This record gives sequence, structure tokens and C-alpha cells, in this order.
Amino acid sequence: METQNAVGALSALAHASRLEIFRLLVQAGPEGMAAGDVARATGILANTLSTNLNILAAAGLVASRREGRSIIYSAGYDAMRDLLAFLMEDCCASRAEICAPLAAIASEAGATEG
Amino acid sequence: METQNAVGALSALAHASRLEIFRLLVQAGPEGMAAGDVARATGILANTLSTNLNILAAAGLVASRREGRSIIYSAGYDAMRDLLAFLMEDCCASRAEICAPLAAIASEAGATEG
DNA sequence: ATGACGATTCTATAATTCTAGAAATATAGA
DNA sequence: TCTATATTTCTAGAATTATAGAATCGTCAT
Repeated sequence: METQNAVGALSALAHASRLEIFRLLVQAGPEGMAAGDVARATGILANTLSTNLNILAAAGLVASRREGRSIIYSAGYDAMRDLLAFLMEDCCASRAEICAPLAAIASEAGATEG
Repeated sequence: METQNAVGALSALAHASRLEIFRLLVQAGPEGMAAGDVARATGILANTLSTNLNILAAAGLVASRREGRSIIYSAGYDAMRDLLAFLMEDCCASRAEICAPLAAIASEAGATEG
């Protein structure tokens, strides 16, 4: 991942509403969630939500598909994994002080299957 | 880590110069680097650099100490580890699709000792 | 076609962030 | 004390981002 992409992804997540949206979509899983449901779950106005979903989409952090009148958003796992890998490897130089304690979370995830 | 702190840390890193500064300080290790050396290494103006170092410091991502005329900055490992842990556990709900592939980086870091 | 619904785009205003010049502060040495 | 060096703080203008009202677009059912 290039620095520019990393900055884009970090900027997209550096916003309370957008972080909340992303977290909600991760919890919703690969099937995702309609924009309206996200709006109801978070209390964000429809137009503001749309703007923020677009910002997340531009960073690859969410994907969308239309289903009838609804537009379904889902979390972009690849982009998030790439961002985390960039932060750990490129940015933190895989320093043990930072990265070693994360092994527990990562391996538990593999074992528990999310 | 609370959401507000995470947003603060993400905002601090969501800037090309600040990301570069942080990376440089990680590479410099716990002993850190004088502000002037960071300025020379990056080509950032002294006053702009000072502003950005303050922003990183407010997020806990760098620490500083005075040594004579110089002020030495070093990377805040704890804050970065907390941010990464927050992103993996709270934000990504430890989903295997995202977190499992990171185990390699994390465990390699532990073995290689940075 | 018409109306309802879900969502986006347009638009304008408010607020924040970025940048850099100028001035100020802190330390060290002559 | 005077000067040079290292860094920060003050300040203001430029640029970007955030928010929300209004209008628009796409889909579905009648």
C-alpha cells in the first residue's frame, strides 16, 4: 500500500461518524446493510450519511450494491487489512514493542473465525 | 481505547508529513531524534514541523524531552499499539478476514525483535 | 402515469485545518 | 552580557472539510 492510499484511508476513518459507520458494517458482515438502516441505527441524516459513505467508498473501506430501492453497503475487508498491514510493517517497521502484542488478537481471530 | 482517542490518533496520522515524521521516529528507536534532525531529514520548515509534532504529541504518538538546546522526539509505542489494537478488536470485531493475515506480521515482529 | 420511498447530488454556510512569515523563548558558549 | 543556535508560539490568509436544506434521481406498486 502506498503512503497516499494510507493517508486517504486514515482520513476516512478519522471521523467519529465514519468510524461508527464502518464498525457497524463490519458487524453486519459480508451481506452488508442498507443505507437507510445505517441511518436509523446511527441517527445520521440521510444526505450526510451518503456523503460519508462516499468518502469511505473512495478509500475502498466500503463497497455498495443496489438491491431494489435500497443501496446495500458492506465493509471493505481488503482495504482495512491493507491499512493495518501498512501501519504495522511500513509505518511501525514491525517493531516488536508495537506489533508483538497484537499477535494475540490476530491469532485469536484466526482460531475463533471472527 | 475510547473512540474519541482513536479518532484523535487517526487524525494525527492522516497527514502525509505527520505519517512520515512518525515513521522516521519509529526508525530512530527509543532514543529518538532532535527536531532539527527531523526537519533536515524531511525538508519540513521548523515552525510547521513543530506544529505537526505537537499534533502527534497531543495524540500520544510522540514524546519529547529537552537535551541542551535540542528537543528530542521519540515515537509513542504505547499509543500506536493501542490504536492498532482498537482498530483490530473494537472496530474490526477481530474478524478473521481482516485480522488473521496480520498474525504473520505480528509474530514475526516478536521473533525478530524489531 | 402517478405517488411513495430510498438514496444521492446540489448548494451554501459554518467550522476546521494547513501553511508559513515574524516574533519570541530557551540554552550554550565566548 | 552578547551572540548564535534550536525550537516554539503567534498570527493571518488560503484551503479543505463538515453539515444540512432543497432538489433530483432511480425503483417499485397501483
